[in-house]
Amino acid sequence: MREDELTEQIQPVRGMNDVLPAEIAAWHIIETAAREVLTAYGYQEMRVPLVERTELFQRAIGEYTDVVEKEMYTFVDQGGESLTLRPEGTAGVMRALISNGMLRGQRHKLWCTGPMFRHERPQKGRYRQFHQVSVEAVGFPGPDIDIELIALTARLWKRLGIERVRLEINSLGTPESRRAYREKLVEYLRAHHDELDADSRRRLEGNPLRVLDSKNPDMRALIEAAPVLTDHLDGESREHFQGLCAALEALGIPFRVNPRLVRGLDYYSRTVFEWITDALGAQDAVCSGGRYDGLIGQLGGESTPGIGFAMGIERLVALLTQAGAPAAEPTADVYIVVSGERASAYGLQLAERLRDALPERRVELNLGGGNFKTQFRRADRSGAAVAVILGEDELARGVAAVKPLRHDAGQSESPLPDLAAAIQTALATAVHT
RNA sequence: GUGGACGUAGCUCAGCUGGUAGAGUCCCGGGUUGUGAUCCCGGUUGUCGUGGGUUCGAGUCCCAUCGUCCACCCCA
Repeated sequence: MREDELTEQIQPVRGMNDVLPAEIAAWHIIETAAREVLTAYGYQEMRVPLVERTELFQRAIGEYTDVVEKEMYTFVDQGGESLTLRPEGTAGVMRALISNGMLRGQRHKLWCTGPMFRHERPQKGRYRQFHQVSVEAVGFPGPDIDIELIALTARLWKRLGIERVRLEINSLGTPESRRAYREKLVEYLRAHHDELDADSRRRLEGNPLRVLDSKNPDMRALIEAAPVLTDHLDGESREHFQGLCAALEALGIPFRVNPRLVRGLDYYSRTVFEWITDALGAQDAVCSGGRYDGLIGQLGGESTPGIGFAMGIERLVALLTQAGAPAAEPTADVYIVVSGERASAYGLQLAERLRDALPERRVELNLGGGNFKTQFRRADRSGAAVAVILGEDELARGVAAVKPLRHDAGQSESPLPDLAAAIQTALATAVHT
């Protein structure tokens, strides 16, 4: 290392962000709303490790997906094992259900939140460390559970006041019917190989279904004439999907069937859905998921149907902030201004006594000295509605002054034993004005 | 991994065809020797991202490098 590198300012890791106090209000709103809505639907929170064996993700997500091929934070630990920082939540939760013997014909409605890691180039709404709320339901063959999950998300948006999202759904069918469709599609695309752009030719080899996703306008006619997945569903999947569509209509949840909606992870089957927005630039998926009936069996557990989705907290925060930034929460209800050595020392006791008497109020004591002007400025910045003033003069007389900061009512004095009650009164009137 | 734009005070930014670094905000002090937010006055803050080159002289031009943002790819 060069010497001047030592003095260079330390930098965060690319794509890993700090959430500052000024931004935390939006996170709290989202986390609280999600927890309450999920609880209201009977979902239980669980927590799983951030790190799992690399093999788990390879098997769950699929060897030939972008996530596994080039986006995982993988390292070898001191025991020589290959471990990976989780790039998504479902695999770890499914592993936990298997490890803890929770399957045996049982049903679970679960959710989990925390950071995920993917080594991609950061851009708007996409970070290397990002946060998801991930929701899973296992043991339910559906489609009623599919509908419940979508209704739950719709309720959450309503609760958060998020309006710029719309729902797209599709069915991928069973792995068998998808394989059959895939062959037809490849056949069609090969027949038109000359008309494909470079991107699509590459996708044709890796994941042909993604050719349908091309944004190139020159490809549109070709894509529209291609065989449609929905027309090739097996009977049961078709019925499942029709049940889903009918129920969404009955619930009044608007949706669009997007036959080209193909999820990036291999484990999906039948229902897939995505809430997308036009408000966040290129990263438009706010919440997405689908059914993964084969996954648990594939991981070595007792074959159990499953469905789940993940929502990106950073993207929801961005939507919420765009709709009108939630203000930073004030830090205090009461700010105690002290002057003089004796009053400053006594202030510590007074603050503790007030915290005993008013446990639901935030009581902030001026620390680090400062003249009255400075202290009142701090009181104002703290957001406190009331200042308590304790100077040598008040202390000598056994009183403290109570001054409302948010309206023009004059300040009054209160004997120290009655101070808590006087503060409550002042705070109560502050609310009314 | 590929492409484009941008890095000047803690923060937001100005700085013309190269000629000695600016504003607002924040913070501190004063006006108000014990009363905030408003107003007035004063003050501090810079390796101009980093390294090299051209030049009498570079924040400005050139090259490299690091970083950020946006987009592609992919996805939450």
